[in-house]
Order: sequence, then C-alpha cells, then structure tokens
Amino acid sequence: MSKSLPVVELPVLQDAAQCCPPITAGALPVADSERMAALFKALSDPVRLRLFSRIASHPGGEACVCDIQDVGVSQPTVSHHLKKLREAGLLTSQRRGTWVYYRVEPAALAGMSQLLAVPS
Amino acid sequence: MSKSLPVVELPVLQDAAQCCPPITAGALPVADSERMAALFKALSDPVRLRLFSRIASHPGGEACVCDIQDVGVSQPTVSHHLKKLREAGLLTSQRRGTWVYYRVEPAALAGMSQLLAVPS
DNA sequence: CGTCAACATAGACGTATGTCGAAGTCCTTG
DNA sequence: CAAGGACTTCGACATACGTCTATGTTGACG
Repeated sequence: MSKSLPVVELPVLQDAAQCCPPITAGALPVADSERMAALFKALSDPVRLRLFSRIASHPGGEACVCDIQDVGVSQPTVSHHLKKLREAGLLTSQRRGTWVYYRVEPAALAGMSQLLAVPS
Repeated sequence: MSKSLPVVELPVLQDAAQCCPPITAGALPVADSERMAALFKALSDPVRLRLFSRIASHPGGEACVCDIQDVGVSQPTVSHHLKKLREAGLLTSQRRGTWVYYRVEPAALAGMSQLLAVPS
C-alpha cells in the first residue's frame, strides 16, 4: 500500500459513450440501468455537481484541487467527492509535481447526454 | 388527510427547463446545483431509472403502474420509487378510474439534457 | 352493500452516504 | 535532511435510502 494514486479507473464507463439510445426510445435493460444510474448517482450531490461543473468549465479542460476546493466543505470532503467522481468514471486525475489535476472523461458525459437527449 | 393524490407537485422543477447552460459553459451556482442534483438523485437508482425509461418510452407518453411494475421489486417498492420520481418533478401522475397513469414532465428532462449537453 | 383489484402509506430494518478532525503520503524547497 | 504544502486516507458519526410485510384507500362491479 505504499504505491501512489491509481491514476485512472473507469469501472462504470467502459463504453458508456455508445451505451444507450435516448431514454424515450425504449426500455432500458437492467445492465445499462445499473451503469447509467451509477453515473447519475455521482452527480446526485450538490457539492459534487459543483465540483464537476468547475472542472468541466475550467480553462484548459482541467483543474487542480486547489482551484476548486472552496465549495463550503472541508478539504478532506472535497477529496472524498472527487474520488467518487473518479471511481464513477466521470473524472480522471493526474499528479504533476505538487498538484493533482482533474479532468472530465468525455465519454461518460456523452453517455449521459445521449441517454437524456430529447426527441426534438 | 382523507383527500386523495395531490396529482402534481413539481418542487424542484419550477423552471428547470431554462435553468442552466451546459455544464461545460461555466461554474454552476449553488442554488442551481441543488435543484439539478435532486433531479439526478431521482435517476440514481437502477430500478427508478428503469421505471422512468419505461414511462418515457411508453406508447402514448404515459403508462399505468400495472404496465411497468415488473422490475424485480415488490409493488410497494415500485410505488415508493414512483413517488420519489414524482416528488423530484420528473413525473406527473393522474388517476383515471382504477388505474393511475404516470407521464414524464418534459421540462425536467429538458433541463438535465441541457445541463449535460456536449460542446460538439 | 360486499368484494376484489390497483395502488398508496406506515413502520421496521440493514446498509450506504456525507461530513468532519486527525493522521498519513508525496513532492518541493531551503 | 528537515520543514512545509497539497492531497489522500482513516475512523467515527448522524442521517438518508432501498427494501420488505402489513395495512389503508379508492374505485369498479356484481
């Protein structure tokens, strides 16, 4: 356990991109519902959603924790939420020197977007 | 408390439709993050997501509980999940005779879709 | 009016979640 | 090598959640 960050781990994602047709197009199979529900669960906390939005909208497409950690909770809690988002496959992280940078995993975002796409 | 179903109640929704620009466009304000997180939370359970998809894709745009209740959990649990989805503003319900019909609230779906829209 | 079917509510129970303070890891810099 | 900053991990805690069985409520129909 002396090794450092796993760097990446997209358990849910896999191929969430071409995962699912729009939810209005047909009943979602069980397996897909579990994968997609895990993604939505990652966004189901206000603090987590704000962290995600800050990273997604950050110039350069990435942000270090120090850039986004003023969200009203303690720093360990921020770290905990970022871990959840990473484990869900919504973010990837990379350490560069002193700082750890997070960026959005485009395929995961695309998967959710596609599922919730409205007919027109 | 002898009255029947409230029929509708869109607490979160309100104007979730024109709520938020894409998450990639800027940091989400606290209030918006709370409203949108509540919507995602409603979809964060596999059973609930499947119920929602069944209603969303049902011919005529609506479905009675009897049409969709075979999702592997007990009938009260189905009822509980539908209530959660309704309270979140994702569904509306209407009793007609013996059956209760659920349909998707388009504005709520549109709000989430818009928030998760990808740049492309 | 009695009965049945469709659905909702109540209550209980185990588990998951969000939060914090304290302590640990890892890298930089003097 | 010592010190400090940037994060993460650990352990504890209160609360929320998903599920069930049992019980209500509501409307249709004989």
